[in-house]
Amino acid sequence: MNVNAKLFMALSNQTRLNILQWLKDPEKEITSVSSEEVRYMMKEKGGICVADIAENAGLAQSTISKYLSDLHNCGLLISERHGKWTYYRRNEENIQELSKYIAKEL
Amino acid sequence: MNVNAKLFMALSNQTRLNILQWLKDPEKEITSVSSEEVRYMMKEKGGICVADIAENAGLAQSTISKYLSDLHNCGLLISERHGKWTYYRRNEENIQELSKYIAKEL
DNA sequence: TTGACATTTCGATGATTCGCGATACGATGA
DNA sequence: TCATCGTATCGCGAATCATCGAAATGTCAA
Repeated sequence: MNVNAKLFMALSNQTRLNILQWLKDPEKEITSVSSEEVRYMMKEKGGICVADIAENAGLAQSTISKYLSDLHNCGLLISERHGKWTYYRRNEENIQELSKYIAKEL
Repeated sequence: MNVNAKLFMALSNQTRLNILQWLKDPEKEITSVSSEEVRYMMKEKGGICVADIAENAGLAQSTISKYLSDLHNCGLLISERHGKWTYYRRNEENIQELSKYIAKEL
């Protein structure tokens, strides 16, 4: 992962921070769909889809699509497309790498 | 330290990231004054003064003063005033705290 | 091929940030 | 007290970001 100003920019918005938080425990935090559905998406599709995250955030779907794309571009999220849907989940490896970078290189 | 969007905003600018880097090894990185002077400032004054960092950055004094204030306000730098001068150094404790926050809470 | 649907991209507008020069503040020394 | 010097703050125009709705793209199913 490339740790740079752009990455920190992605983290400098409360909604994008919220998204990262929600995806830590989506079954609990994504309340716009049932936890069964959330569990299914996470296990079978590898993440939560854009519309559900947008619903949770209360912002326009196009805004959230952009945010998710930003978080994906800087390596903080992994995206997986299944048919019409794009599912996003955390990139735990890169988050740990970021932590180590800050401890040693920042 | 309070880890929030404002903190990441402070890190989302290349010059501010550079400043943090320079203050890791100022004797080597602050080239606008002699290394003797840098050593003296670090040891006796507890940091590097605004003008020298501005010189190093090649940006206006007012710009760098603001950047240093931002980095100080979010806990990444410590400032110490001696007479007319304000000296800034890294807040290593908070930087490690930030690293741990990212590893566990982000 | 067409229709429907999820997502992405585009264009617009208001808000925020960047970086500057000018100015105000605070400390020193004559 | 006053002049000077380092720093902090203010106000500005330019650039970037936030957010929306509309339009374009991609995918499935009929």
